Amino acid sequence: MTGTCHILIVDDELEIQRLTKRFLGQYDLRVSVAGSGDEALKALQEWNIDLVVLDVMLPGMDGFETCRMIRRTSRVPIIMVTAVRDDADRIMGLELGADDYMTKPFNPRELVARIRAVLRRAADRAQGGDVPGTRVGFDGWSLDLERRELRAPDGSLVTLSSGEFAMLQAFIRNPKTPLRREQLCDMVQGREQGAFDRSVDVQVSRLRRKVEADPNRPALIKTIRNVGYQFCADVQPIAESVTR
Amino acid sequence: MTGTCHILIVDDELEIQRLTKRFLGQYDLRVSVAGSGDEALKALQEWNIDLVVLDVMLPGMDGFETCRMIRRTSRVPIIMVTAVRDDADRIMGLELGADDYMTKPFNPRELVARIRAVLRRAADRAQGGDVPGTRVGFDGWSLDLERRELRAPDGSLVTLSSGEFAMLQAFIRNPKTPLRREQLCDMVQGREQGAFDRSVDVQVSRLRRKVEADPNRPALIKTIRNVGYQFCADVQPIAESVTR
DNA sequence: CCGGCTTTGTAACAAATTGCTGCACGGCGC
DNA sequence: GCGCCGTGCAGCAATTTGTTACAAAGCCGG
Repeated sequence: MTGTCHILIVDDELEIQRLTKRFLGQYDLRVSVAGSGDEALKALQEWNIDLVVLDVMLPGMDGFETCRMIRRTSRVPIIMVTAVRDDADRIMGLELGADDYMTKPFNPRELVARIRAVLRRAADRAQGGDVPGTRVGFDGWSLDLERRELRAPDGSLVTLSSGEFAMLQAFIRNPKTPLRREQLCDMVQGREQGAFDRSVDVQVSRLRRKVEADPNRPALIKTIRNVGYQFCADVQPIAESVTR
Repeated sequence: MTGTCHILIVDDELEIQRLTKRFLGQYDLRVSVAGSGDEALKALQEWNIDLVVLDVMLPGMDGFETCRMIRRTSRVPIIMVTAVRDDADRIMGLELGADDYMTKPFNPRELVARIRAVLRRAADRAQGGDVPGTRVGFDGWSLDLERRELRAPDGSLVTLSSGEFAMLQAFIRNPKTPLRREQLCDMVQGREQGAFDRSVDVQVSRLRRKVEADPNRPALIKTIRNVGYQFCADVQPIAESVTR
């Protein structure tokens, strides 16, 4: 994984939320919180979460149910937290899909250690999981997500900086969808957008310069006023060429 | 992963050996014991171990060192055990390659749960070959891991220094994955990366000079800003020539 | 032990990337 | 038209990375 990871804490106790947020922040981890299962699911859609710390005891949908729901759409690593020691066996025994668990009360440093461990393991196997096809096409262009290479319709190679590639990747993962600036900032740089932060606009501008036929009249990356940007092309997966 | 798995307990306390053996036996797990790091390495060569439970406190070579030694030759899952709570951070923080850890005293049932969890995860990713063939190819190049010889697409021999070889090996073991500088530093030199340590960058530069067609426009080893580097080629094992 | 060779870490400088700021432009409500 | 707000983007500065030079450390044959 990259530098700072984005952790989602799901717990309805405000005190826990506050403490965890503060503590994890010290360890170069970015933290968002959700107070219920529903909020958690929403946050997962919205943000680019690297790991979920999920309390079992929750109002409404409980932790087990939430875990199951998350697993329907995502493989994000999950650490479950329970106050009841006997839940431990259940968590690991039942095939909930959790990656680890802890019992309350826990040492915050241990939480950090486990988060790191689970993230590392997730990174290890993060080979096939992310995108089924490794290459995609849009409007004549083709992008190889593994080789990080972009080819223009005429077949020429267009070099992208890391930031430009990340931004294009964000768009390609969410085509035909308006993406808010905060979301783009999160997906591209994994950080929160500051108060007068215009860096997303600038990056979009730089990307447009490379992929738009006429950067003054954007056809691929449209601006949505008061919202953000939207990638307008169809994105199709491309079958691997038969190089083997 | 069904059937009985073979667990190796590494601990010098006879009492622990006895208890663990008895308890795990009840759960359809086969148990062997080793009293020291040396014995553990020997047992791993001799038997087909599915998982190692490794105590940190050992006579002679301690658990950390033992873990590193094991990882030189094997990816067998390892759960570390420590009596000192503060070791926890070290175990997971330092990239030792352990898969999980527990603090003494622990509930035997929890040990079973963790063993199962780790085995399940190991099974998940058991697609990449356990035994890496001794020769691999990428993008026309071929690398003989035993002889430590690299051949260019035209068949000519390219000499690599040991550092360059180690770095290439690290990349080949993790293709198409962004590797952080700290990880590379650990894998190549087995040490932590200091504050203003640029040695990884320099080594990458030197390696590029030898394997990239155009070192100014890297196609194999791409830079990922604020993260590290990524090896972008397909890596295939090469069948041994039929001398056997 | 010496002298020449290679390897490797560190420092220094060059190049690339990126965030930020200021200003221009264009749409919108009035 | 006028002011206001949001966006585009050039220019600059800060950060990150690439490369080279050099020195220390290791290696080897004598």
